[in-house]
Amino acid sequence: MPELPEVETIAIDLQDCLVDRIIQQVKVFDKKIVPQGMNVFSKLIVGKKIKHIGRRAKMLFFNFYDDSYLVVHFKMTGQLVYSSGRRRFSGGHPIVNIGLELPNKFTRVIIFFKNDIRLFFNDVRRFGWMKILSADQFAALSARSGIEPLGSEFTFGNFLQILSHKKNSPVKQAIMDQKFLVGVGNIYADESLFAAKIKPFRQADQLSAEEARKLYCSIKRILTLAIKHRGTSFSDYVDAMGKRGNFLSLLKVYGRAGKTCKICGQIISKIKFRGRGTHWCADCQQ
DNA sequence: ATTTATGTTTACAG
DNA sequence: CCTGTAAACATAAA
Repeated sequence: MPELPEVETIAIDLQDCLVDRIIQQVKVFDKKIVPQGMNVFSKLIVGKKIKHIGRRAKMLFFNFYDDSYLVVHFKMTGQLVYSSGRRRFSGGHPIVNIGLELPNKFTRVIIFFKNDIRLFFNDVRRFGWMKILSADQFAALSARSGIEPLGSEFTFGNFLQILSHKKNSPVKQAIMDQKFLVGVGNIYADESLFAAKIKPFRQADQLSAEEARKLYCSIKRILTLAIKHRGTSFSDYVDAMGKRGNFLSLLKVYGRAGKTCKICGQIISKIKFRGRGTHWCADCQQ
């Protein structure tokens, strides 16, 4: 679930709380999450002062004043919980029943700040990771990633180029390929294709110009709307400020197999396609 | 080069 | 008990 809108949301929230704060201490409970090793990681992170928190692709990054970076990838089940006294909020994967008990069995890393402010990285399946990168390493990582769909680089011309690069793939695979376009995962791929009224299985280079244009606009519109609603992962969580993101209720096809299409009443279809659940309306999508 | 399946890992539903 | 499924991505093989 942590796709672009979810990572963007937690980046915005953390930026408000943690900018100009200094990391006092770090505890790593699971070495797998920190591939650089606990000692190196700890040495590189402790004492760093946060200049800016942002997102690149589906990765969250903390840019420190010395220009190094903490980069966090949530993968499938990663979650960050900010905790300051009684105030808590989370981002990334929603883990129900964790409630107020922290740390818990899924807590892999804790980052400590002054005034009892802590950041818990929880991850059920342990695919996520945290790394400290130099400015150069971060730039290289960014260069290896595709175009940001909400950035100025994402022009219609560039989108057509992506479709032609991926010409023998189904269009769903084309828009999910992180080497070309970042941030779109399984949920927002299905939702964008529904919004554009295009079947996920269509060959990428077989879309008409009009269809490509519709898909291009739909991707941007859906992601922007999801950010506005603070992503899909937050339905179970209300933070201390009462903010409660809930894009879940706006999903039109994802997770709605067997239910009726909100547009035409047809039953929403679902099959496993290229290893992942794919949802669509057989009437609305051509 | 692109495209596809597989491995990573754990919890949960049925 | 078992089987299938889940939000991501690197990697290998075709």
